[in-house]
Amino acid sequence: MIDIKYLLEQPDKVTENNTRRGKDIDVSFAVKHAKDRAESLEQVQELRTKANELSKTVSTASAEDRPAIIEQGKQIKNQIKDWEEKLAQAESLLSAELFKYPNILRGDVPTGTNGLQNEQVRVFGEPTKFSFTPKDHLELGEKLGIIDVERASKVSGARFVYLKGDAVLLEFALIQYALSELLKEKFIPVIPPHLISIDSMSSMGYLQHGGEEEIYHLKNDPMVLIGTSEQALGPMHLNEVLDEEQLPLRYAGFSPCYRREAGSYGKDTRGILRVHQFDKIEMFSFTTPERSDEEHELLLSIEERLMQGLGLPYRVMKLCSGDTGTPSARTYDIETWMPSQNMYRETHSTSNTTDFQTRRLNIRVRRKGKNECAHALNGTAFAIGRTLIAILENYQQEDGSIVVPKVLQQLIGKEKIG
RNA sequence: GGAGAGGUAGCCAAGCGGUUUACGGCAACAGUCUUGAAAACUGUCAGGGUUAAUAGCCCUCGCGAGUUCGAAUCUCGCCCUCUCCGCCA
Repeated sequence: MIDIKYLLEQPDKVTENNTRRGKDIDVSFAVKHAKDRAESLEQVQELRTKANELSKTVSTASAEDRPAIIEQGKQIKNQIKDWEEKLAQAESLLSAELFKYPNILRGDVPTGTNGLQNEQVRVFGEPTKFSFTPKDHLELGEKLGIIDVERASKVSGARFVYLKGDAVLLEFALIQYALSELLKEKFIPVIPPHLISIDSMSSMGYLQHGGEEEIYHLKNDPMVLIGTSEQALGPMHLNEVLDEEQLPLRYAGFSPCYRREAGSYGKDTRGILRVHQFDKIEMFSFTTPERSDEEHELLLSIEERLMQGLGLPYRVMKLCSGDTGTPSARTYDIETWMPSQNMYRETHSTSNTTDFQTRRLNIRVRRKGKNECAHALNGTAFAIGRTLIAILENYQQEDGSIVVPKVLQQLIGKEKIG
């Protein structure tokens, strides 16, 4: 949620921001509701002052005066009730209106309407060249007996997978590799709950903006399955005031990610690029407002370091205004070369959500004058499934075997799979 | 799942319809004293809102409704924690 004060002070800036994101929102509604709210609030407060003063006189008043005072108190009470109703109404209208507002973009985010206008920041390596016709990850994985989607569809349905044998060893090696790098940067490893309350999910803003469809709900409990560990890491510090000295506070969350993938029928149906469940190591940071951009660059640099360590070719994209997600003020994606598709595909994403999530979560930084909202950032360390695809396809040999990236060789105890 | 106890500020803890602006203690911070430290003493010591304001005023005693002129205190609902029983890795 954006700052109401900012909206009232700079309505034009907010409109401009919405327009850049392709959202046509008339700010005058929110401004009006905000003003109504302020007026009702003032009335309620004044009446309460009166009521408080009056009720103090009751106990010392004489027996004759008392009934009149009590009668007067009753009247004020009714007036308060009326104004409180108006206040509640203005507040609910205002917050419903503000839910539509995306985060305020950082100044350096390029303007654009869709992914085609994303800005290429840099490229690492070159698309892998083969002296033979490369196979895709599914064909490779099935032949090696490490990816089984056929049986998974029998057991669970489409978009599920059994990872077996060396694929599992690869996953654990990737986790180990990522954690060892993240520990150097003072990340605290966390295994969060995979089920969180609907309230928590809502507080992270994932149930708004049509996000509801993407999430698995439970039938008998008011809980949902997380789509990323970020959803469980954010609410960890709900309603807390963080000391400035403990910032940046960095978590490395490891969890499965459950996604319904509604609306993506017929898209990326082959293999394990888009599945309902995959494991991921996610970076999540809380910082002071003035340090969040620096932190964002750090998260990106860690992602790149991890990929460079694996020797996979990738490019870094800065998403344009129209492609940046609602809670984000700036997002970088890392797209990794996928030989079977002859193109770069998203494997990592890192966002500075500034105070958009922390405002609703009420997570603040203790400051001398006034405490203010902390900033929150997230970034992918490894989405295991897609990283496996990239390794299998880029490191495949003509005979269908896979050379293991150097940094993982010792961790899985072999130089070659198959 | 069954039975009981309890949630008050960073922590402990009193209050159980109206001088409570939430007693008191610990911790923390600042100061006095001291060569320095400890001790002692003095002061500061929850958030949020409103505001030019660190002035006033309003709200918050787990959360939400209600009763009352007035609720931490009474009523109802919900959440959470602890103990015992059952089940269980």
